[in-house]
This record gives sequence, C-alpha cells and structure tokens, in this order.
Amino acid sequence: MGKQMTEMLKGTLEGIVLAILSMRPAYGYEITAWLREQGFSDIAEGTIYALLVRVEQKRLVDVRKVPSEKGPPRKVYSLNKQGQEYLEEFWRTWSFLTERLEQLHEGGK
Amino acid sequence: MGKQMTEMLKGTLEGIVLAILSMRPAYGYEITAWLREQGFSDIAEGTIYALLVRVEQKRLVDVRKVPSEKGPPRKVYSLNKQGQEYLEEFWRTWSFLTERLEQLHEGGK
DNA sequence: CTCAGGTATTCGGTGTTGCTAGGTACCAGT
DNA sequence: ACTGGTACCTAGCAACACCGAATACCTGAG
Repeated sequence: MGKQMTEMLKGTLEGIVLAILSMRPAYGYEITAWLREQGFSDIAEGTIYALLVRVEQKRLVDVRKVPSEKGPPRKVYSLNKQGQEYLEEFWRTWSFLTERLEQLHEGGK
Repeated sequence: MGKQMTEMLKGTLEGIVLAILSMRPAYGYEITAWLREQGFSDIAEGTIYALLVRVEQKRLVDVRKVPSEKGPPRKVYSLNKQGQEYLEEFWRTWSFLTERLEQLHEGGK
C-alpha cells in the first residue's frame, strides 16, 4: 500500500489490534486475516505476532492456548483491565491527533 | 504526552509539517514553536530539524536562506510540486486509516 | 505413502523514525 | 563579561513494521 502507510501504522496498529480484542478474544492468524479483509492488504504476518508478544509482555492481554482442528494450537488473546485502560488512553491520543490533522486539512484548502 | 503519542507521530509528523508548509513557507524554529502552541508539548527541536533534512533530501521542499535580525540565518522551506503530490498521498493514506479506526471506535461501544 | 497446501506461530535481521542530550552560532540587554 | 532568546545541527538510542525463512499440525490428492 505504500511506504506512508507503513510508517503511519507505527503506534496505531497496536491500538487497532487492542480495539479488535476489546470486542472479542482472537488469535494472531485470525486477526491478520481480518485486517487483510479490511483493506490492510500488506500487513505482514510476522508483524501481528510480534505485536501480540509485546502487548502480552506489557500485561495488556490475557492468553490461553486453544487446540485447533486444523493446525497447531491457537493462542487466543483477550483484553484485560489494564489493556482497557491502555486502549482508552490510545483513543484519547488518537483523538488529539485527528483534531489537529483535521484542522490542518481544512486549513490547507 | 506519553509514549503512545511518540509512536503515533511516526509517519504523521512528516505529514503535519508538510501540511504546514503547504499553507505558507516556514523555518524549523518557527514550526517547532507553532507545534508546541498547538499542544504538541513535547516535540523535540532536533526532531523537526532532522525531519526537514529528510524531506529536503526527498526533494519535497525548496529551501532558501533568509537572514534573521535576531540570530543565525533561517532556512525557510516551501512545499514544491512533488511535495504537494506527496502530501495528497498522505491525506489519502490518513483518510483510509481514520475510516477504519472510526469503525473500530464505534464498534467498540 | 508421500507430498502439496492451508492453518498457526516464531525468529533474526533491516530500515525508518522520534527522542535524548548535547553542541555551535548570532545578537541584544544587563 | 554574561545571560538569554533565536536558530540550526549531530550522534547515539529505542521502538516499531517489514522481510524472509523456519517450524509444526492436519487433510486430501496423487
């Protein structure tokens, strides 16, 4: 999708994944597939797994192993209390950014 | 403002600066000051200068030295044709992201 | 039975980016 | 002479997304 997207995803991808997990528990492969459907066509598989490891280490999610019928066991992640707070903080930061950018976008016409 | 902002600025800060330059030519010190006024309280000075060097090397801006009454000469940057196209591409990428995130934000309530 | 192919996770190395923490230089007022 | 505001630059660091490859499990085609 272009280099701009790659850089823009830094910081927001984490929020996106946490937002997904806030709706329902999910595992890496599933999240990757969903993101691709949503148009994030070039999100690398490895990226999501690495991100999930990070949020786990930050204690923002709980994990449980669930056997799969079609492959190795899934690692199903769910957002915990701390993760919810972190996600709310993410939305605040995001809102701040969008407000400034919207102003700039309007002003630039 | 927090670590989330730092990561989120990666990729967007460049667009922000280019958007500013699309309205009027400006120099580094001025841009830094303006950003701080807008609430980007902890944007480091060095960050902006490094960013300006990068966009100059990418040929997105034109530069001219202008003597200052109060210090060393200013390097005034202005967006050129290529920079405008790049900025439009930035807005397209940004719009894509905001749409997805807005959906997620709504869905998460 | 073997082998391709979908499912599912992991890992090492790379490039880009913003931050830290300085430094240089010019000038005005005390 | 010295402080402080203006204005720019740099080297080293940490975080993050990407790339490419490897591993592991299972099913169905040949």
